[in-house]
Amino acid sequence: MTTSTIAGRVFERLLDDLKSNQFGPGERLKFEEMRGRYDVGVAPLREALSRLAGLGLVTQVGQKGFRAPEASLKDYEHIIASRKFLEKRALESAIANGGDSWENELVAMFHQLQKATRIKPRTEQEYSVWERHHTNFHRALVAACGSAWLLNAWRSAFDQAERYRRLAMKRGHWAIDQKDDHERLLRAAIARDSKVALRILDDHIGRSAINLG
Amino acid sequence: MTTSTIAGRVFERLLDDLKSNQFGPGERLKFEEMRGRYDVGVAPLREALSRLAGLGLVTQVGQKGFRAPEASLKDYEHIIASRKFLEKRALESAIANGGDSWENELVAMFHQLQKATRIKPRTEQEYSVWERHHTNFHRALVAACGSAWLLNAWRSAFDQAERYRRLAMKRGHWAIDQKDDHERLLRAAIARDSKVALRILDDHIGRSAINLG
DNA sequence: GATTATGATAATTTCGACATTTTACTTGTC
DNA sequence: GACAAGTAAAATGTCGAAATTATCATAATC
Repeated sequence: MTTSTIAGRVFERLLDDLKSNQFGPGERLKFEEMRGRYDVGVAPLREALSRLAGLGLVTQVGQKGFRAPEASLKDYEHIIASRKFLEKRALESAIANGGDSWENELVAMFHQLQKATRIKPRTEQEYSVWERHHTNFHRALVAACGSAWLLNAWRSAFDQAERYRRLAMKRGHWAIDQKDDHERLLRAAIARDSKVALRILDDHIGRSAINLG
Repeated sequence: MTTSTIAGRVFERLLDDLKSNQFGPGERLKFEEMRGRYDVGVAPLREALSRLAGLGLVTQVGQKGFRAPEASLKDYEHIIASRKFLEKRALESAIANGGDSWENELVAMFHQLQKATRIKPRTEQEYSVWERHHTNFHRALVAACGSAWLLNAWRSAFDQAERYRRLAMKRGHWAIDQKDDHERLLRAAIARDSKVALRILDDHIGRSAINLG
């Protein structure tokens, strides 16, 4: 889904690069470098960075430019807790409200995730592909929650968590689909077993927090 | 607290104008109009709007510019529910973690809010002042929750809710400090009575939802 | 009469250059 | 030697115009 504006495209690329930690925590994002890297002018760059600043994925200080956000264990714990909190609530609603199309999308996304999981990703790019499927599956889970605002907030927490997860991965921690969590989540969701689904999700998200410790 | 960049200043002004519904739901935000209104060039305008888009306070469609977000009763209910959900969680943490400086800030903000509440605001501008104090009090309540991410998410929900609240106000609904909610919240918070505080907050937020019905 | 081309107008988006501020370095002083 | 002041270089932020794209009224076709 390529956007029609340059600013939109560079936004997407920046989002990817931030989530995959192409820029270290706190690193300054200089315009001349970025201009070369993405081959765009300053105007769309600043727009993309401003939008990311609104999302909390870069920080901006007046007259001092943009930076990749700092990273700390405390911050990570808070983000994990928030994601857990939001995703559980959204999942509960989705299980209550979801219809046939929700189920269909869910099994489709699970299928793609499973295909991607079979081959252990080796390069950063391969891992990006896996993360996309992983995100798609979790989004499909909560998509039917009915609240656009909740979905946005969840997505924000999920993106920030992904950044930390991949920081951990760079240090050798692998956390790909432990204990068949995703398959169990799928089954419980389709069976409309809210209690079981929430418990699995809680463990699933909680476990990812340990990997950075 | 005036920001050093033009983009930052126009961001703040736009935020105020959006919250006070200077632009109707779905209204297109044309650049020539905005340029005149705020007396700035397009570059800082676009940056401010992009940042607001990241926050979800304006919508952007490629090549079709920016718009004030649509408004619907359903959306409002979801935002109210989210705000309740987030603010209760944050308040619970704040009551558990807050120290002396939290209490001090809280009583100070309550004092200012009370002063502002004594005079029933008449103009839109006077109401903006009241809203600022109101926001400050609620922020002081949750400030000590310990999680920067949670605070951001809460602030986002609160701002969106304010927009709807003031939309209701324009239609003649007054919802200023009913039943001494704020004083009772203050007392319960200082007394570290989490259970009572959460119940008051739940009612307090819930009541504002009715005003648009 | 309804629907589809067509062109003029208006709007958004982008670029390149300029102004302003920060940063880093050098020099001078205690 | 440490610290402060001043200066050059680099980076951010801003403007005005150009390029691209959408919008809307008008004319043409089925």
